[in-house]
Amino acid sequence: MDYQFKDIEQKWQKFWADNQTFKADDKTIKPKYYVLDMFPYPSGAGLHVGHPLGYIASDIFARYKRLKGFNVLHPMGYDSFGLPAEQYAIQTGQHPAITTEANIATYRRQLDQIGFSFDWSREVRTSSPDYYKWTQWIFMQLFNSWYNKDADKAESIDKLVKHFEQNGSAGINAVCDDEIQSFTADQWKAMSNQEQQAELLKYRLTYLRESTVNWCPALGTVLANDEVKDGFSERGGYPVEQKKMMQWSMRITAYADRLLKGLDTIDWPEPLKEMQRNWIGKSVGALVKFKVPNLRPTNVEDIYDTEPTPKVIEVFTTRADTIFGATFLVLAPEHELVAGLTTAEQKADITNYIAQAKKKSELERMSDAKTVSGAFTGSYAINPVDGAKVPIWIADYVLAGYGTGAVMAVPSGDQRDYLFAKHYNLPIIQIIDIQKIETEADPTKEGHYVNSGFINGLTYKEATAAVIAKLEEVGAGKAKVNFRMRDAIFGRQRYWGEPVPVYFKDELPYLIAEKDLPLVLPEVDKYLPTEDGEPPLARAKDWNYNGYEYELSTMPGWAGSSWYWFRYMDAQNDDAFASKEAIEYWKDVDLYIGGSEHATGHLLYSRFWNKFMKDIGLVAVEEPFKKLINQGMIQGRSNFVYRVIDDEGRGTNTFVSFGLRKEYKTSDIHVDVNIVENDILNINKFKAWRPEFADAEFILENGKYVCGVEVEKMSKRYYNVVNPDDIATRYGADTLRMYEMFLGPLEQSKPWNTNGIEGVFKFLRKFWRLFHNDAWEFNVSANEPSKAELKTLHTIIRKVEEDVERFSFNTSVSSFMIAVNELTALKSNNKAILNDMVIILSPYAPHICEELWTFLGNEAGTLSYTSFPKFNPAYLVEDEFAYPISINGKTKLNLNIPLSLEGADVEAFVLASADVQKYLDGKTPRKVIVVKGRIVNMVV
RNA sequence: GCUCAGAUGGUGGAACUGGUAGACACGCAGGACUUAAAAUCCUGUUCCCGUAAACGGAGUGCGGGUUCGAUUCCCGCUCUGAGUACCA
Repeated sequence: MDYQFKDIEQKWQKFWADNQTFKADDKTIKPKYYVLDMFPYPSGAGLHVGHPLGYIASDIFARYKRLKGFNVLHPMGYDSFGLPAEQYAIQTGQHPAITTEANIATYRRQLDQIGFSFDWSREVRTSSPDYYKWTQWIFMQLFNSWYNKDADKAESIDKLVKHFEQNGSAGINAVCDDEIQSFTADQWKAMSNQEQQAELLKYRLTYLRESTVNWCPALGTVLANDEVKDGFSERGGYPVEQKKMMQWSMRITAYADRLLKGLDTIDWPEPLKEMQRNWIGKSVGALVKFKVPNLRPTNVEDIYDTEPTPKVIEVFTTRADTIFGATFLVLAPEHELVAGLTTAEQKADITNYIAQAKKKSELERMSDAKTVSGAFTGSYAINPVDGAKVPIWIADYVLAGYGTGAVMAVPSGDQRDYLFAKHYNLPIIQIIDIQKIETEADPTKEGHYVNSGFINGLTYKEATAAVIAKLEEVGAGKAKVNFRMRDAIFGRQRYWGEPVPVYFKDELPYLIAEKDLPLVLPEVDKYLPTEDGEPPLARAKDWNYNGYEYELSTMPGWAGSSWYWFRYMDAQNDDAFASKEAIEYWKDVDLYIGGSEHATGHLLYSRFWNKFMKDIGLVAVEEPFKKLINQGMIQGRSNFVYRVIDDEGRGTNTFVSFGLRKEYKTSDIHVDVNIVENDILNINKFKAWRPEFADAEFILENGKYVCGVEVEKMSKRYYNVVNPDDIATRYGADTLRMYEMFLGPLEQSKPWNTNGIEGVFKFLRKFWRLFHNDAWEFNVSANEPSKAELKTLHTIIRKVEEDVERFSFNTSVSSFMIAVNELTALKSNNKAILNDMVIILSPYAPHICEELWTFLGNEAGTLSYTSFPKFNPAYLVEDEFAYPISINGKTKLNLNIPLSLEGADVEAFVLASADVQKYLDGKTPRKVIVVKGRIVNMVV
């Protein structure tokens, strides 16, 4: 029979499901290998052709590893809490669980049809109470922990309480809030329970505090920094504003240094690591205290007089060595000391400026970056190293959220300070001998210091050390490491997320009892905030904890995805998020494939939770994902038709082919890519596409209508969405799998283009034909394989091994084509050869291979766990090589030379050749380079 | 602006440590089979010169360099894509 992919694929998909072929074993002597895909959010649109790219690659790898004798864990699940289902619920009143369930069913159908070897018995859904019970449980562990800087790890909060009881707050070195109290053991014991709890909250790894958040009014919720792009929400593109709110946060900053260091231990793409490094934003520098003498006139009636004059302004700098060039200080307009620093004369200026800065949105402020603006407070500070009096300004180029919200401005070395100094006529002092500061700041670290007191003549390294030593000596500063990363906001004022397992008593949060988990999402009448602006959960009737009010916000999208790889290890466990044995056996993810868009969100939070869970002894290793590959984005490839515009500028019903469009006035119209093949428009389908095109006329070239092409995002509105279902129906899953790999390197982004898919389909048919005679009857021979057949086989064995190990799946597909072309040319139908070919190809095209595997007399279902053929280099040994002979680096001819000959003999052989002499034209080569088995080059 | 990745035929791409550039596939052209079409098969296909072959010349974004030899290494530049952006 000819290759009937439809029957074959349905048959084997059913077989795998019925027999649980890919169920991973938890008890085995085989080495483990964990292959993970980033699980999808099940959206209403279903999978498009870009989604499976990574899944296919990981599936090939998983199947390959099984053949190599590994016990492979290759699971799939759904990140099923999320905004779209909730937005849909708000519009339609339909419970998001119902929408989500339906979407998951679609995803499952689509995934099944591609023939993935997932172990579905381990499926997880983050929105299922069985799952989020453990997300809540992990939240509780974070709540019950604090970060001990001395031990450099998280520890139980009980241990901290014990310390407070015995020693008070002395000797505690914690990552905590700024405004912690100092107390003795007796003072601690004298505190009320409420006071103690309030104090402990400042240490917990998940904690409640008033913070400035990204508030998105349109979505009615708070967003994390990585969910905001250019002042708009990443999902939906709604404006985002800054707002102060009481919020749950995660003390991820405690792990900043470990998150940074850990990057050196994992095999991830360099750009991804770089993004995380930038996001963490470590900078090594110094805190410097500038004293402010009380210079303010006391006899002026001024509201600012009610503010005490601040004694000290603290700044953060990475260039302590430039302190002698600091000619003014700049504070963020929001800085808390501004009011106290402002003199009566400057009050109007300052109030004006602050009002102006407040009005500016985040976006305006960014686009305004080039404009210099600021205001003088009227006060002065004293430079701690030389006693110089420097003016204190405010300006919005200094951010309240970074460092101390204040900088010492060194205009000679910093371009922003330079522009500011020029604009307001402030002094600019050269501090390094080779510094060039006529037209712009020069941030050089080369040269020797001048105009710099006790560091004159020193180099950068010496000067930095000397300045910090001096600052420490006079108590005016110290070395300090600063991070750009902020603690992560961990709450959303939304319905469709994990409830936070917390209730409130006397305005303080307490965990619910562990036995009461999961805290199930209650029913509500509407999915909107209440009239007085409380989150949707406030609508739940009789929803309380023994009469106490629950936390009303839910967890953010990244909560459930920050630990899900552990759940796959032991997905059905009711007693733990995963058993000790399962965690000990599976440990971590060996290969993780997914998009780079999760660089500073999911991937960072996952590493954070993993480290925390390691600290408190829940998991075995420090990093969750040993090796990570980013698959490229599949972009859309849009097609266009060109409508002719008449003299009055109106669109006609005539369409001109791409090549002739310049001869007319035209407007281009997106046309559905599914009615275009190889850029040729199917005219009948076009007429049927939309009623207004039913009578369309065409100006053709060579009898065809050629469409224009452009690469854009894959999106419904460009009519360029290609659905895997259509491809699978038309060509089958095996062709889809191989074609997605054939498209190019996995990591590279590329437009989806079905132009080459026929070639892959033809290849599978050719492969099928190797096993059949001209009448399509199964026909293989049991003869001894020939030397040529063995050479083809072993070439492909080696090639596939090398390619899979380096994730170069596109080149293997080409190599399979070459192998099949060679075997076809050899008229080979050798059973032994074909049996091995089936195994090698099976990770890529599993259905066709399963079918042929049984044809060859093997037991159904054994293919997935058989052994990958062993490569034998003996079959590739040649006794001759066609040396390229080149003259001055240009190849002139090929010459067959025995490989037994060594350098000098090869040279003699070449020079003896009449063909070579013809090229030499009687001349004697000056030099002959022979690289054995590679090339001969003659210099004439 | 900064950081990173990339640029190879008409198209997707290959060339793994400096050693025959363009594998494999698409497309295109020609041919076979067919009443015809589809399917299938065969041949050709980097560009220039040429009816064709032989021969010759150019050629991996651009300009230089190292080398017997460079898509590969070094220096400078252009363009494209991604990330990030007053981070002191």
